[in-house]
Amino acid sequence: MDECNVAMDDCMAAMVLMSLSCSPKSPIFTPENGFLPSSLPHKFAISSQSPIQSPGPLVETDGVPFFASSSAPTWSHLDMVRPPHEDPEYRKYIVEKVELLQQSHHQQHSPAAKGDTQKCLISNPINIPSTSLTQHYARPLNLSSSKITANNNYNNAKYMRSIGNSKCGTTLLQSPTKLSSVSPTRRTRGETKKCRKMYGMDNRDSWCTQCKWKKACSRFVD
DNA sequence: TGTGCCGGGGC
DNA sequence: GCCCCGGCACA
Ligand SMILES: [Zn+2]
Repeated sequence: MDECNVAMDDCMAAMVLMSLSCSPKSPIFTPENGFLPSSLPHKFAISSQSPIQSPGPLVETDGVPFFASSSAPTWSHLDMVRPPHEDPEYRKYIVEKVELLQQSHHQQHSPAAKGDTQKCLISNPINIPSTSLTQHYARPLNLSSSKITANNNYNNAKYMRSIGNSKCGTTLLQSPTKLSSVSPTRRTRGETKKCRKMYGMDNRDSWCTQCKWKKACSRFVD
């Protein structure tokens, strides 16, 4: 039953992550409360809220694109930044949340509660948004309770994808009903327009570096 | 069918 | 590291 508990813990962690993997639209990510790094100029927030309608080269004031700071040979590394989720505060918050959940989980050790959890797990196939999964495989969270390391996730990526849809790192909860066919290792398409759509193929220069490289957009984060 | 991006490869 | 692109999944 220890294995089961471990799996459950992983699931709990995943569920917490899921619940926390809210988009920047979520209140906790408003620029006002400072979740966005203060180094992020207002331009960023503004541009993401009121998308630049006019195509054409992205004109930056004083010739500095988006992330104003000292000079750099290329802005690529700045484009790599994934602001909100990288925040140490955010990570701390997640860890605390998970620990809290685990405590409460261990407290309710009554069979009834357990049954409920199981029922929930089975009847409600854990639908971890692939975004959160991939985001966290890209960012090692190192939760004390989670045995899923970033490396494991990365190495399992191909295997997981080949299998298709084994959620929560365990296949214990196989259900006759078909699980979501969304690949767990690939992020789902967000609804936010990315540079490509925003500026068009014509203005590829205006895209963020990541988009230019066909990587996950760093300017319009989901 | 267009978009987003992973994975892989060249430099 | 930077840069490009094949090819896949998804909307
Ligand atoms: Zn972009």
